[in-house]
Amino acid sequence: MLTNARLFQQSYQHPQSITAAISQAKLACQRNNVRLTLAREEILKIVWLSPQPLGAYQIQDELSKLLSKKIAPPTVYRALAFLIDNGLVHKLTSLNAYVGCPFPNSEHSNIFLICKGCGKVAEVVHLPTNGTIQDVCSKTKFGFDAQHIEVFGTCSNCSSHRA
Amino acid sequence: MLTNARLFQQSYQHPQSITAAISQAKLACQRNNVRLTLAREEILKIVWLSPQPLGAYQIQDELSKLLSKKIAPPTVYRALAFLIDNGLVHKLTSLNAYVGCPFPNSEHSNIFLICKGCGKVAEVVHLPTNGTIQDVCSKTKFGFDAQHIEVFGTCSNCSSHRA
DNA sequence: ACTATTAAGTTATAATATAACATAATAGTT
DNA sequence: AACTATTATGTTATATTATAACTTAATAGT
Repeated sequence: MLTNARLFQQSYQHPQSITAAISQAKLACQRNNVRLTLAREEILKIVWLSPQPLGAYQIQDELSKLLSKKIAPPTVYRALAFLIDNGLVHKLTSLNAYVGCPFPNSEHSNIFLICKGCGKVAEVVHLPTNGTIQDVCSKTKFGFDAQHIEVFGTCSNCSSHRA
Repeated sequence: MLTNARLFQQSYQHPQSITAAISQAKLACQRNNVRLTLAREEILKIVWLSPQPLGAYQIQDELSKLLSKKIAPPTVYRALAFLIDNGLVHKLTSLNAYVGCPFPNSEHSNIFLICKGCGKVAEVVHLPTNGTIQDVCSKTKFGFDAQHIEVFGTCSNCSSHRA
């Protein structure tokens, strides 16, 4: 089981995981023959630097500050679409918020653990769950394309601190 | 495995499943000591009568026609909140659309099969998937509250007709 | 009938996202 | 290096989804 769930214990994002994310992103873009432009790279950093998933307009604010100029929503949404298409960012649909993908290369379960306490979100790659979903699809003759799993609850850090 | 996936083969909602949904709703409301008012009941019917999930403003239009008067968004959103709270309707967060729950009483997997072809959505209750999600939670010491699983793909009806 | 509670009406506005068209940057070719 | 096709961004306006805040109405329990 592949996960970044220990970030629930961390008070900040390790800078190394951000630089790792950026370099992974660069590799992914090379492979896909697409460009990681300034706006795209900065938005990826912004998303990674945040302990919680960010909304598009929060990203807009951050980017605006960072580049000291007005940024309009389409700039943000276009960059997010690019990052999502290239597997570098996920949208959490129940929150309308965006989060960096820690495993941009691996097979995807797209399981997100969303803590109601601290608002942090961890991602999990879990083959057994992929398997049971496949079972559901074959039993219903449903041709699988993609899945998105959001799990709501309380992380260990929050349950120990607020017991 | 409990599912209404055969609705993918149907060209309309069987009236009996709608009346069944309404009577189940009435029972659920009695149990919870809450009222199934006119707006709530009509919206539940509207959602059930649609082969595809409906957006809040589509529901608004329908209800407005049905009652021959202007309906404002809060009326719709409040009724939807009520129906969701009482397990009678689900929101599909990736679509911002609402669908009737065929199993308002049973344990919930909240697995939704969303067909990209016809736009219909089936729900599935699948204990093995619940189990693997529980495994993920125990391995990550994440206190489970709820889950929401959206699966995207093509239903058997669409894949046979558009092969 | 009286009162407390719950629900609905009403108006305005917030939050999220996209359309459409103009301009600019980049990559590949000559 | 200039030319062209492609890709990306800027800009303005607007669509879509959802909620806040306050008023009025309906219902349930005394």
